[in-house]
Amino acid sequence: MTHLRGADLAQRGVAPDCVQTIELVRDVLARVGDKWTLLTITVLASGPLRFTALHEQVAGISQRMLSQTLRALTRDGLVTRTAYPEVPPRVEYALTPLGRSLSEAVDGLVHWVRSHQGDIVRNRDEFDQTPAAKTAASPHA
Amino acid sequence: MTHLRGADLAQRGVAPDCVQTIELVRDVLARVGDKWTLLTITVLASGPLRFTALHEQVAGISQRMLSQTLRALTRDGLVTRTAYPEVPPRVEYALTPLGRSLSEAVDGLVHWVRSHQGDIVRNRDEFDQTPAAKTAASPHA
DNA sequence: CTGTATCCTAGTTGATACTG
DNA sequence: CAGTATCAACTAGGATACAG
Repeated sequence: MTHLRGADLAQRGVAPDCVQTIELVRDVLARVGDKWTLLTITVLASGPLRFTALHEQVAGISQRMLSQTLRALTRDGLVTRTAYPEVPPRVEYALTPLGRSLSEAVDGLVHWVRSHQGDIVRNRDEFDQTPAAKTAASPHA
Repeated sequence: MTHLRGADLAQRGVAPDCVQTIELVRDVLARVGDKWTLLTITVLASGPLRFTALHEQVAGISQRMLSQTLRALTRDGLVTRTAYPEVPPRVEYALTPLGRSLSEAVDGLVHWVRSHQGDIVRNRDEFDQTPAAKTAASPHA
């Protein structure tokens, strides 16, 4: 994430507490909205999985990104990582209660998107097929 | 967004309809989670504003990014752009009903973050202050 | 098996300057 | 005022090779 640090907001005179919250909100939102997190969480929602299984089920992810995504989720306490001291190694990832809770909160947004995806697609098409017309202006008097 | 196009999922044999939905969900999530959209929507939630006003109220955003963010939101039908044919030009941006609706859906997530931010911060601290211990392994038998 | 290290490219952002 | 154009960082992501 390239996201601005609190300093940017702070220097505008915003209260520190509020800054921290805004920052964290965006941080979480950004993580959920990033390229792989949502898919990973969704896949994990059906049950614990080991690294390789995740690598297969999260379509198209690279080892690098999977590892990175899982570490971020683990760090936030959304996912547990359990390594069994065997050889070859076995590591299982699972959603924590907090992770499941987030997953449910995200579901709200997912449902919103589902129920409004028609509108969005329509709006985009309309917008894209208006090359000349540009944005109309209607003087309100 | 660098996000993968449907092809990546499709080539794994996922149903086209589902792919499109997943893609759009992540697309919307990514937009909401990006560096500026959430702030912009939040600011617009209190009422219509013109370009310069937004530029001032969305702390730290550049003209380029503001313009870009607003166009994306307008394209999706989340924001209206009204240009008054005056000189100097005046352009007002406002949330559409769809935009407000999204804003409310996002609020759910925002509240989740607010009520769990303590946990998250705690988890991060704990994770970061465990340099040696690494992830513990508990053989279950 | 489960990662990490390295390299490389493509996309994203910010600063700056300029236009209608 | 409300943007767009251009350029220079910067970053994220994939591929590959390697390690524990």
